[in-house]
Amino acid sequence: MTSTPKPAIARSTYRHGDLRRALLEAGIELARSGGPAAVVLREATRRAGVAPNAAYRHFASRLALLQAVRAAALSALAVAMEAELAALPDGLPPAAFARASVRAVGTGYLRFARAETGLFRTAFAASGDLQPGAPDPAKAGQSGLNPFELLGAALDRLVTAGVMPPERRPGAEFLAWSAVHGLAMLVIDGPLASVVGPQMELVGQRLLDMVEKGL
Amino acid sequence: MTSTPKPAIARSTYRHGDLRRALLEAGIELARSGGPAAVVLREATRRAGVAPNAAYRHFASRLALLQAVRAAALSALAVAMEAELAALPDGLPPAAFARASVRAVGTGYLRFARAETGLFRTAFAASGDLQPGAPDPAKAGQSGLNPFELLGAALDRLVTAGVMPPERRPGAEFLAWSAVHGLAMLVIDGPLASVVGPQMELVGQRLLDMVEKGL
DNA sequence: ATGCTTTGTGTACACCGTCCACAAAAGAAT
DNA sequence: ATTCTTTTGTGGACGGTGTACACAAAGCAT
Repeated sequence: MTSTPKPAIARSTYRHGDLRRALLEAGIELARSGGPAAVVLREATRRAGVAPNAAYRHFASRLALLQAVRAAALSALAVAMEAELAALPDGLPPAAFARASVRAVGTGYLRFARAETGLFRTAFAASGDLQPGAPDPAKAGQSGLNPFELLGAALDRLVTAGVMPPERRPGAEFLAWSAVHGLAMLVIDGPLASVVGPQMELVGQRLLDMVEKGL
Repeated sequence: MTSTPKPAIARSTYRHGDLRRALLEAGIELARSGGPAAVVLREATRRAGVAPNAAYRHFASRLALLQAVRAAALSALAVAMEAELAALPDGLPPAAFARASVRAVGTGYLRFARAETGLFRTAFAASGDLQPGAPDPAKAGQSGLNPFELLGAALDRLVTAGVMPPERRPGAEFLAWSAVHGLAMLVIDGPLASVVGPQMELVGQRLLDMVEKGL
């Protein structure tokens, strides 16, 4: 797997010009095809055509780069969820629309996990922050909402549409998220890969049924 | 964090005597306090008081050691679940007992995840096998069942007690497992650590409510 | 032109997994 | 008992990693 030397067009200027972005993009590429462990400082600098230590002018450590990649992965996930939401048919009655929104969010999550396994694994590799602190646009999609917030918005719609009693709303995102996240993890690099993998779409929908009914 | 040199009582004999076990136990200890990434071949040999390469007489690679540690972690998880099952009150009516069994399995899972975070993370670190192939006693608890099988047995009880219609049974473990596993992952090293962590027990029970209702 | 600040380079260190050749011990065969 | 064979541990080496430190090159402000 050491096949792509990626000479990274030799630069003539001493300054790179946009090293930070170059490193980040190399990192994203590495994460995409190898998960969090594959985002390696030296390889990123190699791809950027720069000495290993140059990275330290832009990221305090490998971990800092990883975090930046994580933010990008989260953002990509948000975009995938938004795409699923945007594909919803127009003119649904509020209750049906609310329910469909929650499903769309979950479906987007699961599809992203399968389509972009490396990025997904990276997004949720240890030492996480997402909910707390500033909303941080680096983690958000086009709507400016991060995945967690997108789910929250969908659940809010459930309440305003009268589908979910308001007293159940607080904390509901933890439950829904857990279910979907768990399936994604187990299928992605867990024990269920071979068992559920092929029928992912079906099991996913059944899981969402469970969430909808049990929430 | 290079604090515990662990001189590992100098051995007088040339042969170690039980290196494989020693390495495995060192590996488990490392995993317990540091997750999968912390199980490092050289450190394990150091703790066993042996040269790094000695490990290769017992494990083909670091990954092989990791897999053995994983099996042990899975087994420990199974034991935790069995303990929760054993604590169930006696003489419950079948339906209630079946329901309580499923809850006990889930609760054991969640408690283990919180109490033995490192082992839990290790148990479910990439490249997984569990369901397929031979039952493999290395991954089982005292009952001889691995975590997945324990859940399956509990769900079976749900069916025989008439609580769950038989046609819903196939694949139900995937749904239940996903929910519980997702919560565990998100709380352990995911974004929900600080938010849900403190109220884990409560959120966990609520999650199990959802599963029970939605299954 | 001068100096200051930023950014990239070079060298070096410790640590890792793993390969190879070798040594020591234990067991089997004589 | 002696020899042979197999197992198990040792020593040294290689390439990989993250990162610290000193230095050089370029840009910018004075």
